[in-house]
Amino acid sequence: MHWADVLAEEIVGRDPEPTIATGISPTGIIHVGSLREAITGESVRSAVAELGNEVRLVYLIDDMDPLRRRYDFLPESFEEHVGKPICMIPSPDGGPGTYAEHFVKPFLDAVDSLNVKCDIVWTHQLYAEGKFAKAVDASFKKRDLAIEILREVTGRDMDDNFAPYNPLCEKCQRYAKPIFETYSFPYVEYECGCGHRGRSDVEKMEGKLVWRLEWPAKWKIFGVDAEPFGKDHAAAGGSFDSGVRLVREVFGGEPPIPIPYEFVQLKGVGQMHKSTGSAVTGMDAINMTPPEVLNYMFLRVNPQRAIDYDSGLGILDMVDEYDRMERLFFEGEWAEVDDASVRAYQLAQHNEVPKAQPKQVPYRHLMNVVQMADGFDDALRILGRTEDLDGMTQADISRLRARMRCVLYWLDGFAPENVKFSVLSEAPELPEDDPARPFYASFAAKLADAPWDADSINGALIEAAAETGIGNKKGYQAVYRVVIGKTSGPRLGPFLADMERDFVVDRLKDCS
RNA sequence: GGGCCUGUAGCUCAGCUAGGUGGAGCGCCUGACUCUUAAUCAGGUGGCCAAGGGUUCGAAUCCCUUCAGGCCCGCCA
Repeated sequence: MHWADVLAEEIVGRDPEPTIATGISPTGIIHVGSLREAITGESVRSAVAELGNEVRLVYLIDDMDPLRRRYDFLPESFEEHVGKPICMIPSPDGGPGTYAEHFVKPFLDAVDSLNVKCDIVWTHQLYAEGKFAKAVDASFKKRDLAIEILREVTGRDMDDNFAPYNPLCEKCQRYAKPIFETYSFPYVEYECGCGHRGRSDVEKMEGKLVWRLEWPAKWKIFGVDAEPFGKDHAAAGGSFDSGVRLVREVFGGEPPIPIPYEFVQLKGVGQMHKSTGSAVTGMDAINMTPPEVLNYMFLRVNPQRAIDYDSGLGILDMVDEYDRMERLFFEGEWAEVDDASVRAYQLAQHNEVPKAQPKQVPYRHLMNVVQMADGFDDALRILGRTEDLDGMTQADISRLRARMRCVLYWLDGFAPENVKFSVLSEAPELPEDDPARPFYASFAAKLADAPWDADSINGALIEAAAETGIGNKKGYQAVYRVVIGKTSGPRLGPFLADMERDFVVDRLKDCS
């Protein structure tokens, strides 16, 4: 059984109408680990839904988190914003949105393109609506207990002045220290490092629980039954451990079923990306991996297994594997060893598998066609020469379009050189006495009236190579040389068949 | 120092919960297709299941130890 189904049963056993939560802290540039979290949550959601249960996936955006420091990618002017909540800082690109909106945007786009079905909740709104008020109240009233729990769980020396809640200074917009004696629900006075003294209302967006308490407070607020999180939180004495006790003893709730997941390692197997100059980023992974395949990649292995994202040729294998599972699924028969992977295929579309098998174009073929074509329509035209494209649905076309975009992005920044080529717009200049000239002439003549298919083209080449004594190997190389300027390339017969006959014949004649 | 996870074919991974002659894909090799490297098909090669010990009639699977790798243990989310 697939792990998502195992979890789904466990979750439903606990609550027939469960809530699954997950979240992100958009303080910086998105990474694929965050995506794994979203996809893991979504897969469990859809597995629960398939059992026939009502289920909700809540996606929390922690935009009340303060900007911890000025990261390297931020302008120096952002020094002044350090310490402020990221929902109150302007976007670094000068746009209209906030800092948090700026960094979460690509992520929400990705979540959207991956078709994750979740309720997006901005943490600052929860504060603004007073949703945290009870938890803040409990934190103040049971502060000693909270400190004791943190002391026991983390083994740290806890300051008796530990503040579970930090008011937001109305003057400088940074988090300040509360003055405990002044607390009287819903108000607490504070003294800020900037010298300002004021009063904040815990029912408004005027302060924030610290992470270790905010997390369990959310479990209580939403009645969270299960939550995926990175294994950093899962360490002994980590925030999950302390959260378990805090939610029970301070907030009077129950912790969720934990779904710890391993991190994703990005290995730039191919060349480094031009624009970033460094290894693969999360956005790169999203841009070069078809969304359904990215889903599949996370779902095919257990969450606790680390994933090495292979941005080289491995990505082609991953797409091929996905397509193979798709075929198996529609054939309705597969080996036991593929059980989990076929199920992962279904979950990768959130259990909304198309009724009929989508049109598949082999990804490696697509890779070649994209390099020959000038845009999507042209690529379709080329594909149409060798593939039967009749009966393509709207969904088929948009999938093809998305995949081509991914291939292009991959070719542009990550593909190994030996799979890249471009068709030369003009014939290269060859020496007068180039030994291949007679071969080009012979091959051109044969192609002029041969049937235009891969086999015939190839046959013509063999004949021409034999007649002119150049030999097969050199014959092939000679053709690659004048078409793409390399000595190797895609399988030649099918490759030339994808092109216009006149173009090929003219090119060969030009070189003869 | 403490914790969690991982270690099965060259590579990516199933199989372990409920022990019963080790699997898949890719790669590789061979063959077919008048033919090739990168879209086809068929067949084949391939592993002391990290190491050692224990339990058992029987262990990849359960227990213990060791080794290797990854990650985490900051009022940081």
